[in-house]
Amino acid sequence: MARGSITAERLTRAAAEVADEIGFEHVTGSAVARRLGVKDPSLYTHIANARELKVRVALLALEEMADRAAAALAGRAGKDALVAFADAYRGYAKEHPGRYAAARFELDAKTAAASAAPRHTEMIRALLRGYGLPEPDQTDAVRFLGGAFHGYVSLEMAGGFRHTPRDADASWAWMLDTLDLALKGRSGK
Amino acid sequence: MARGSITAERLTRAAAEVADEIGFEHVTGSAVARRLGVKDPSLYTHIANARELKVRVALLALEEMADRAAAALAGRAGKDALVAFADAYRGYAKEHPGRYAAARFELDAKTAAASAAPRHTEMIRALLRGYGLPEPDQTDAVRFLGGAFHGYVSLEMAGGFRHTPRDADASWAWMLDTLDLALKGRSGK
DNA sequence: TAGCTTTCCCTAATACAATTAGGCAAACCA
DNA sequence: TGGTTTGCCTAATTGTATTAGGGAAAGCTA
Repeated sequence: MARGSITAERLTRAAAEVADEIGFEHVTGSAVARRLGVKDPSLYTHIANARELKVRVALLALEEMADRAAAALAGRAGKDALVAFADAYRGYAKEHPGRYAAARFELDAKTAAASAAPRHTEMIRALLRGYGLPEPDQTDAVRFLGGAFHGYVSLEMAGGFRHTPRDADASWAWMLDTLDLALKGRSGK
Repeated sequence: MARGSITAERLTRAAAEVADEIGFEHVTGSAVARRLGVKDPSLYTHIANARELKVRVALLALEEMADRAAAALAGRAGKDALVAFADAYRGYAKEHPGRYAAARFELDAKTAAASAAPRHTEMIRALLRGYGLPEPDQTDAVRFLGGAFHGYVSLEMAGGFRHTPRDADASWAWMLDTLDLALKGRSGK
Protein backbone atom coordinates (compact mmCIF):
# COMPACT_ATOMS: atom_id res chain seq x y z
CA MET A 1 0.00 0.00 0.00
CA ALA A 2 0.91 3.60 -0.35
CA ARG A 3 3.17 5.03 2.28
CA GLY A 4 1.26 7.01 4.82
CA SER A 5 -1.94 5.12 4.22
CA ILE A 6 -1.85 3.91 7.80
CA THR A 7 -2.00 5.99 10.92
CA ALA A 8 -2.94 5.05 14.45
CA GLU A 9 -6.10 7.11 14.06
CA ARG A 10 -7.12 5.38 10.87
CA LEU A 11 -6.50 2.03 12.50
CA THR A 12 -8.58 3.04 15.47
CA ARG A 13 -11.44 4.20 13.31
CA ALA A 14 -11.36 1.04 11.23
CA ALA A 15 -11.26 -1.08 14.37
CA ALA A 16 -14.26 0.81 15.76
CA GLU A 17 -16.17 0.11 12.56
CA VAL A 18 -15.25 -3.55 12.69
CA ALA A 19 -16.35 -3.64 16.31
CA ASP A 20 -19.76 -2.22 15.48
CA GLU A 21 -20.14 -4.73 12.68
CA ILE A 22 -18.98 -7.97 14.24
CA GLY A 23 -18.73 -7.16 17.94
CA PHE A 24 -15.84 -5.77 19.93
CA GLU A 25 -14.78 -9.19 21.18
CA HIS A 26 -14.23 -10.34 17.62
CA VAL A 27 -12.05 -7.43 16.59
CA THR A 28 -8.70 -8.66 15.41
CA GLY A 29 -5.66 -6.89 14.07
CA SER A 30 -5.84 -9.01 10.95
CA ALA A 31 -9.41 -7.95 10.26
CA VAL A 32 -8.48 -4.31 10.60
CA ALA A 33 -5.45 -4.74 8.36
CA ARG A 34 -7.62 -6.47 5.76
CA ARG A 35 -10.16 -3.68 5.88
CA LEU A 36 -7.43 -1.13 5.24
CA GLY A 37 -5.84 -3.24 2.52
CA VAL A 38 -2.52 -3.66 4.27
CA LYS A 39 -0.62 -6.63 5.64
CA ASP A 40 -0.76 -7.58 9.29
CA PRO A 41 2.84 -6.74 10.19
CA SER A 42 2.39 -3.21 8.88
CA LEU A 43 0.21 -2.46 11.87
CA TYR A 44 3.15 -2.70 14.22
CA THR A 45 4.78 0.42 12.89
CA HIS A 46 1.84 2.33 14.36
CA ILE A 47 0.69 0.40 17.37
CA ALA A 48 2.61 -1.71 19.87
CA ASN A 49 0.28 -4.68 19.84
CA ALA A 50 -3.28 -5.86 19.36
CA ARG A 51 -4.26 -4.77 22.83
CA GLU A 52 -3.35 -1.19 22.08
CA LEU A 53 -5.81 -1.22 19.24
CA LYS A 54 -8.56 -2.22 21.61
CA VAL A 55 -7.50 0.35 24.14
CA ARG A 56 -7.67 3.02 21.46
CA VAL A 57 -11.16 2.00 20.47
CA ALA A 58 -12.15 2.12 24.12
CA LEU A 59 -10.75 5.63 24.46
CA LEU A 60 -12.52 6.71 21.29
CA ALA A 61 -15.82 5.34 22.53
CA LEU A 62 -15.46 6.95 25.94
CA GLU A 63 -14.80 10.27 24.29
CA GLU A 64 -17.61 10.06 21.78
CA MET A 65 -20.01 9.10 24.53
CA ALA A 66 -18.83 11.90 26.75
CA ASP A 67 -19.29 14.40 23.93
CA ARG A 68 -22.80 13.22 23.24
CA ALA A 69 -23.71 13.24 26.89
CA ALA A 70 -22.29 16.71 27.31
CA ALA A 71 -24.34 18.00 24.40
CA ALA A 72 -27.43 16.33 25.79
CA LEU A 73 -26.86 17.84 29.19
CA ALA A 74 -26.33 21.38 27.97
CA GLY A 75 -28.97 23.73 29.30
CA ARG A 76 -30.89 21.07 31.17
CA ALA A 77 -31.36 20.38 34.85
CA GLY A 78 -33.25 18.06 37.13
CA LYS A 79 -35.14 15.20 35.61
CA ASP A 80 -34.74 16.72 32.20
CA ALA A 81 -31.00 16.41 32.51
CA LEU A 82 -31.24 12.90 33.92
CA VAL A 83 -33.31 11.69 31.00
CA ALA A 84 -31.25 13.47 28.38
CA PHE A 85 -28.03 12.05 29.75
CA ALA A 86 -29.39 8.53 30.05
CA ASP A 87 -30.88 8.63 26.57
CA ALA A 88 -27.62 9.83 25.10
CA TYR A 89 -25.90 6.92 26.72
CA ARG A 90 -28.41 4.34 25.58
CA GLY A 91 -28.66 5.85 22.13
CA TYR A 92 -24.94 5.57 21.65
CA ALA A 93 -25.01 1.93 22.69
CA LYS A 94 -27.70 1.16 20.14
CA GLU A 95 -25.96 3.01 17.37
CA HIS A 96 -22.52 1.71 18.16
CA PRO A 97 -22.80 -1.56 20.06
CA GLY A 98 -19.20 -2.52 19.39
CA ARG A 99 -17.82 0.78 20.59
CA TYR A 100 -20.11 0.69 23.59
CA ALA A 101 -18.68 -2.69 24.52
CA ALA A 102 -15.21 -1.28 23.93
CA ALA A 103 -15.89 1.43 26.48
CA ARG A 104 -16.04 -1.36 29.08
CA PHE A 105 -12.63 -2.66 28.12
CA GLU A 106 -10.46 -2.75 31.22
CA LEU A 107 -7.91 0.03 31.13
CA ASP A 108 -5.04 0.32 33.54
CA ALA A 109 -5.45 3.05 36.14
CA LYS A 110 -3.22 5.56 34.41
CA THR A 111 -4.89 5.21 31.02
CA ALA A 112 -8.33 5.33 32.58
CA ALA A 113 -7.47 8.50 34.46
CA ALA A 114 -6.31 10.16 31.24
CA SER A 115 -9.40 9.01 29.34
CA ALA A 116 -12.80 10.62 29.06
CA ALA A 117 -14.05 8.33 31.85
CA PRO A 118 -13.66 10.98 34.54
CA ARG A 119 -15.79 13.30 32.42
CA HIS A 120 -18.57 10.75 32.60
CA THR A 121 -18.41 10.77 36.36
CA GLU A 122 -18.28 14.54 36.41
CA MET A 123 -21.35 14.79 34.23
CA ILE A 124 -23.34 12.48 36.45
CA ARG A 125 -22.24 14.59 39.38
CA ALA A 126 -23.38 17.66 37.51
CA LEU A 127 -26.81 16.32 36.74
CA LEU A 128 -27.14 15.27 40.36
CA ARG A 129 -26.67 18.84 41.48
CA GLY A 130 -30.31 19.43 40.81
CA TYR A 131 -31.16 16.92 43.52
CA GLY A 132 -29.13 18.57 46.26
CA LEU A 133 -27.53 15.44 47.64
CA PRO A 134 -24.84 15.94 50.30
CA GLU A 135 -21.69 13.85 50.32
CA PRO A 136 -21.16 10.95 50.55
CA ASP A 137 -24.65 10.39 49.16
CA GLN A 138 -23.68 12.14 45.97
CA THR A 139 -20.85 9.70 45.36
CA ASP A 140 -23.17 6.82 46.13
CA ALA A 141 -25.67 8.22 43.68
CA VAL A 142 -23.05 8.60 40.97
CA ARG A 143 -22.23 4.93 41.31
CA PHE A 144 -25.87 4.00 41.47
CA LEU A 145 -26.80 5.89 38.33
CA GLY A 146 -23.76 4.76 36.39
CA GLY A 147 -24.51 1.19 37.33
CA ALA A 148 -28.21 1.46 36.57
CA PHE A 149 -27.69 2.97 33.13
CA HIS A 150 -24.97 0.58 32.16
CA GLY A 151 -26.67 -2.44 33.63
CA TYR A 152 -29.95 -1.78 31.89
CA VAL A 153 -28.35 -1.11 28.53
CA SER A 154 -26.09 -4.08 28.89
CA LEU A 155 -28.93 -6.48 29.69
CA GLU A 156 -31.05 -5.01 26.93
CA MET A 157 -28.30 -5.40 24.34
CA ALA A 158 -27.62 -8.94 25.48
CA GLY A 159 -31.21 -9.71 24.57
CA GLY A 160 -32.29 -10.22 28.14
CA PHE A 161 -35.62 -8.51 27.59
CA ARG A 162 -36.74 -10.31 24.47
CA HIS A 163 -38.66 -12.98 26.31
CA THR A 164 -41.16 -10.56 27.77
CA PRO A 165 -43.57 -8.60 25.59
CA ARG A 166 -43.17 -5.37 27.54
CA ASP A 167 -41.46 -2.72 25.43
CA ALA A 168 -37.87 -1.98 26.40
CA ASP A 169 -38.39 1.75 25.88
CA ALA A 170 -41.29 1.78 28.30
CA SER A 171 -39.30 -0.01 30.97
CA TRP A 172 -36.47 2.43 30.39
CA ALA A 173 -38.80 5.38 30.89
CA TRP A 174 -40.19 3.74 34.02
CA MET A 175 -36.67 3.32 35.36
CA LEU A 176 -35.83 6.95 34.74
CA ASP A 177 -39.03 8.04 36.48
CA THR A 178 -38.21 5.82 39.38
CA LEU A 179 -34.65 7.07 39.60
CA ASP A 180 -35.86 10.65 39.56
CA LEU A 181 -38.31 9.99 42.35
CA ALA A 182 -35.77 8.03 44.33
CA LEU A 183 -33.19 10.81 44.11
CA LYS A 184 -35.78 13.39 45.11
CA GLY A 185 -36.65 11.22 48.06
CA ARG A 186 -33.03 10.99 49.05
CA SER A 187 -32.44 14.71 48.88
CA GLY A 188 -35.40 15.52 51.04
CA LYS A 189 -34.03 13.43 53.85
CA MET B 1 -3.72 -39.57 29.58
CA ALA B 2 -5.87 -42.29 30.98
CA ARG B 3 -9.04 -43.09 29.12
CA GLY B 4 -12.02 -41.50 30.72
CA SER B 5 -9.96 -38.76 32.31
CA ILE B 6 -11.90 -36.21 30.28
CA THR B 7 -15.60 -35.51 30.44
CA ALA B 8 -17.55 -32.48 29.37
CA GLU B 9 -18.21 -31.74 33.03
CA ARG B 10 -14.57 -31.92 33.99
CA LEU B 11 -13.71 -29.66 31.09
CA THR B 12 -16.34 -27.20 32.19
CA ARG B 13 -15.13 -27.18 35.75
CA ALA B 14 -11.52 -26.71 34.67
CA ALA B 15 -12.55 -23.91 32.32
CA ALA B 16 -14.46 -22.22 35.14
CA GLU B 17 -11.38 -22.39 37.32
CA VAL B 18 -9.21 -20.97 34.58
CA ALA B 19 -11.77 -18.22 34.07
CA ASP B 20 -11.65 -17.24 37.73
CA GLU B 21 -7.88 -17.22 37.62
CA ILE B 22 -7.10 -15.38 34.42
CA GLY B 23 -10.44 -13.92 33.36
CA PHE B 24 -13.18 -15.40 31.24
CA GLU B 25 -12.05 -13.58 28.09
CA HIS B 26 -8.69 -15.31 28.32
CA VAL B 27 -10.04 -18.82 28.64
CA THR B 28 -8.75 -20.99 25.83
CA GLY B 29 -9.24 -24.61 25.01
CA SER B 30 -5.50 -25.09 25.07
CA ALA B 31 -5.23 -23.72 28.58
CA VAL B 32 -7.95 -26.06 29.78
CA ALA B 33 -6.34 -29.03 28.04
CA ARG B 34 -3.00 -28.15 29.64
CA ARG B 35 -4.60 -27.94 33.07
CA LEU B 36 -6.06 -31.40 32.63
CA GLY B 37 -2.84 -32.78 31.22
CA VAL B 38 -4.28 -33.74 27.87
CA LYS B 39 -3.61 -32.63 24.32
CA ASP B 40 -5.75 -30.03 22.62
CA PRO B 41 -7.40 -32.31 20.04
CA SER B 42 -8.63 -34.60 22.80
CA LEU B 43 -11.12 -31.95 23.79
CA TYR B 44 -13.08 -32.43 20.61
CA THR B 45 -14.30 -35.86 21.58
CA HIS B 46 -16.29 -34.16 24.33
CA ILE B 47 -17.18 -30.72 23.05
CA ALA B 48 -17.92 -29.48 19.56
CA ASN B 49 -15.71 -26.42 19.70
CA ALA B 50 -14.18 -23.76 21.90
CA ARG B 51 -17.39 -21.79 22.01
CA GLU B 52 -19.24 -24.70 23.56
CA LEU B 53 -16.78 -24.65 26.41
CA LYS B 54 -17.60 -21.04 27.10
CA VAL B 55 -21.31 -21.69 26.83
CA ARG B 56 -20.98 -24.48 29.37
CA VAL B 57 -19.14 -22.23 31.79
CA ALA B 58 -21.87 -19.64 31.33
CA LEU B 59 -24.56 -22.21 32.10
CA LEU B 60 -22.65 -23.40 35.14
CA ALA B 61 -22.30 -19.87 36.44
CA LEU B 62 -25.96 -19.05 35.88
CA GLU B 63 -26.92 -22.16 37.78
CA GLU B 64 -24.56 -21.61 40.67
CA MET B 65 -25.73 -18.04 41.00
CA ALA B 66 -29.35 -19.05 40.87
CA ASP B 67 -28.77 -21.64 43.58
CA ARG B 68 -27.07 -19.15 45.83
CA ALA B 69 -29.70 -16.54 45.24
CA ALA B 70 -32.45 -19.05 45.96
CA ALA B 71 -30.82 -20.03 49.23
CA ALA B 72 -30.42 -16.38 50.16
CA LEU B 73 -34.02 -15.66 49.37
CA ALA B 74 -35.46 -18.54 51.36
CA GLY B 75 -37.64 -17.35 54.19
CA ARG B 76 -37.11 -13.68 53.53
CA ALA B 77 -39.38 -10.96 52.23
CA GLY B 78 -39.36 -7.26 51.56
CA LYS B 79 -36.14 -5.35 51.94
CA ASP B 80 -34.59 -8.31 53.67
CA ALA B 81 -35.09 -10.38 50.55
CA LEU B 82 -33.87 -7.59 48.31
CA VAL B 83 -30.63 -7.24 50.22
CA ALA B 84 -30.05 -10.97 50.55
CA PHE B 85 -30.58 -11.52 46.87
CA ALA B 86 -28.36 -8.63 45.84
CA ASP B 87 -25.63 -9.66 48.24
CA ALA B 88 -25.68 -13.22 46.95
CA TYR B 89 -25.24 -11.88 43.49
CA ARG B 90 -22.41 -9.52 44.34
CA GLY B 91 -20.76 -12.10 46.58
CA TYR B 92 -20.67 -14.60 43.78
CA ALA B 93 -19.11 -12.05 41.46
CA LYS B 94 -16.35 -11.33 43.94
CA GLU B 95 -15.67 -14.98 44.65
CA HIS B 96 -15.86 -16.06 41.02
CA PRO B 97 -15.16 -13.09 38.78
CA GLY B 98 -14.46 -15.27 35.77
CA ARG B 99 -17.66 -17.23 36.12
CA TYR B 100 -19.60 -14.04 36.75
CA ALA B 101 -18.28 -12.66 33.48
CA ALA B 102 -19.17 -15.97 31.84
CA ALA B 103 -22.77 -15.55 32.95
CA ARG B 104 -22.90 -12.54 30.60
CA PHE B 105 -21.76 -14.57 27.64
CA GLU B 106 -24.29 -14.21 24.87
CA LEU B 107 -26.32 -17.37 24.53
CA ASP B 108 -28.67 -18.03 21.67
CA ALA B 109 -32.34 -17.77 22.56
CA LYS B 110 -32.93 -21.49 22.88
CA THR B 111 -29.95 -22.11 25.13
CA ALA B 112 -30.79 -19.09 27.25
CA ALA B 113 -34.35 -20.28 27.69
CA ALA B 114 -33.13 -23.69 28.86
CA SER B 115 -30.58 -22.16 31.23
CA ALA B 116 -31.00 -20.97 34.78
CA ALA B 117 -31.48 -17.41 33.50
CA PRO B 118 -35.28 -17.56 33.73
CA ARG B 119 -34.90 -18.60 37.36
CA HIS B 120 -33.05 -15.37 37.99
CA THR B 121 -35.93 -13.39 36.57
CA GLU B 122 -38.40 -15.43 38.55
CA MET B 123 -36.55 -14.81 41.77
CA ILE B 124 -36.48 -11.08 41.22
CA ARG B 125 -40.19 -11.26 40.52
CA ALA B 126 -40.62 -13.19 43.75
CA LEU B 127 -38.74 -10.70 45.86
CA LEU B 128 -40.76 -7.91 44.27
CA ARG B 129 -43.97 -9.48 45.50
CA GLY B 130 -43.42 -7.82 48.82
CA TYR B 131 -43.73 -4.45 47.12
CA GLY B 132 -47.10 -5.10 45.54
CA LEU B 133 -46.34 -3.71 42.12
CA PRO B 134 -48.98 -4.23 39.43
CA GLU B 135 -48.03 -5.16 35.89
CA PRO B 136 -46.43 -3.83 33.81
CA ASP B 137 -44.57 -2.06 36.61
CA GLN B 138 -43.41 -5.37 37.96
CA THR B 139 -41.72 -6.24 34.69
CA ASP B 140 -40.17 -2.81 34.57
CA ALA B 141 -38.92 -3.28 38.10
CA VAL B 142 -37.43 -6.67 37.27
CA ARG B 143 -35.43 -5.08 34.50
CA PHE B 144 -34.50 -2.16 36.68
CA LEU B 145 -33.24 -4.31 39.53
CA GLY B 146 -31.44 -6.75 37.27
CA GLY B 147 -29.74 -3.86 35.56
CA ALA B 148 -28.88 -2.03 38.76
CA PHE B 149 -27.33 -5.08 40.40
CA HIS B 150 -25.39 -6.12 37.36
CA GLY B 151 -24.34 -2.60 36.47
CA TYR B 152 -23.05 -1.79 39.91
CA VAL B 153 -21.14 -5.05 40.26
CA SER B 154 -19.78 -4.74 36.77
CA LEU B 155 -18.50 -1.20 37.31
CA GLU B 156 -17.09 -2.14 40.70
CA MET B 157 -15.23 -5.14 39.31
CA ALA B 158 -13.89 -3.07 36.44
CA GLY B 159 -12.27 -0.86 39.04
CA GLY B 160 -14.50 2.10 38.32
CA PHE B 161 -14.80 3.02 41.97
CA ARG B 162 -11.17 2.96 42.93
CA HIS B 163 -10.60 6.63 42.24
CA THR B 164 -12.94 7.79 44.96
CA PRO B 165 -12.25 7.08 48.62
CA ARG B 166 -15.87 6.19 49.45
CA ASP B 167 -16.17 2.53 50.36
CA ALA B 168 -17.81 0.37 47.69
CA ASP B 169 -19.74 -1.57 50.36
CA ALA B 170 -21.24 1.63 51.70
CA SER B 171 -22.37 2.76 48.26
CA TRP B 172 -23.84 -0.67 47.69
CA ALA B 173 -25.82 -0.43 50.92
CA TRP B 174 -26.95 3.06 49.95
CA MET B 175 -28.13 1.76 46.62
CA LEU B 176 -30.11 -1.04 48.20
CA ASP B 177 -31.73 1.41 50.62
CA THR B 178 -32.59 3.66 47.74
CA LEU B 179 -34.00 0.82 45.68
CA ASP B 180 -36.12 -0.31 48.59
CA LEU B 181 -37.49 3.16 49.10
CA ALA B 182 -38.06 3.66 45.40
CA LEU B 183 -39.99 0.41 45.07
CA LYS B 184 -42.08 1.26 48.11
CA GLY B 185 -42.83 4.62 46.54
CA ARG B 186 -43.85 2.95 43.33
CA SER B 187 -46.19 0.50 44.99
CA GLY B 188 -48.01 3.17 46.92
CA LYS B 189 -48.92 4.96 43.75
C1' DT C 1 -11.18 -65.72 28.12
C1' DA C 2 -10.10 -65.08 23.07
C1' DG C 3 -11.80 -62.23 19.74
C1' DC C 4 -14.62 -58.13 18.23
C1' DT C 5 -16.16 -53.69 18.65
C1' DT C 6 -16.26 -49.35 20.44
C1' DT C 7 -14.36 -45.60 22.65
C1' DC C 8 -11.16 -42.11 23.28
C1' DC C 9 -6.70 -40.06 23.62
C1' DC C 10 -2.81 -39.37 20.72
C1' DT C 11 0.18 -37.73 16.62
C1' DA C 12 0.16 -35.29 12.35
C1' DA C 13 -1.33 -31.65 9.81
C1' DT C 14 -3.84 -27.20 8.41
C1' DA C 15 -5.48 -22.47 9.08
C1' DC C 16 -5.62 -18.13 11.18
C1' DA C 17 -4.05 -14.46 14.54
C1' DA C 18 -0.11 -12.11 16.75
C1' DT C 19 4.36 -10.80 16.44
C1' DT C 20 9.55 -10.14 15.18
C1' DA C 21 13.30 -9.61 11.79
C1' DG C 22 15.04 -7.67 8.00
C1' DG C 23 14.67 -5.73 3.12
C1' DC C 24 13.71 -2.13 -0.07
C1' DA C 25 11.75 1.69 -2.15
C1' DA C 26 9.53 6.16 -1.38
C1' DA C 27 9.82 10.45 0.91
C1' DC C 28 12.46 13.80 3.09
C1' DC C 29 16.69 16.53 3.81
C1' DA C 30 20.99 18.66 2.83
C1' DT D 1 21.45 14.42 -6.31
C1' DG D 2 23.05 11.46 -2.64
C1' DG D 3 22.10 10.05 2.12
C1' DT D 4 18.98 9.10 5.68
C1' DT D 5 14.79 7.90 7.49
C1' DT D 6 10.41 6.02 7.30
C1' DG D 7 7.02 2.72 6.51
C1' DC D 8 5.02 -1.19 4.06
C1' DC D 9 6.34 -5.64 2.59
C1' DT D 10 7.96 -10.74 2.69
C1' DA D 11 9.58 -14.42 5.55
C1' DA D 12 9.40 -16.80 9.59
C1' DT D 13 7.83 -18.17 14.52
C1' DT D 14 4.52 -19.07 18.11
C1' DG D 15 0.01 -20.16 19.95
C1' DT D 16 -4.91 -21.45 19.43
C1' DA D 17 -8.65 -24.00 16.97
C1' DT D 18 -9.74 -27.75 14.48
C1' DT D 19 -9.85 -32.12 11.35
C1' DA D 20 -8.08 -36.69 10.03
C1' DG D 21 -6.70 -40.94 11.18
C1' DG D 22 -4.13 -44.46 14.17
C1' DG D 23 -3.76 -47.59 18.02
C1' DA D 24 -4.53 -49.31 22.33
C1' DA D 25 -7.55 -49.93 26.27
C1' DA D 26 -12.26 -51.09 27.85
C1' DG D 27 -16.18 -53.57 27.31
C1' DC D 28 -19.08 -57.12 25.06
C1' DT D 29 -19.84 -61.73 23.21
C1' DA D 30 -19.77 -66.34 22.97
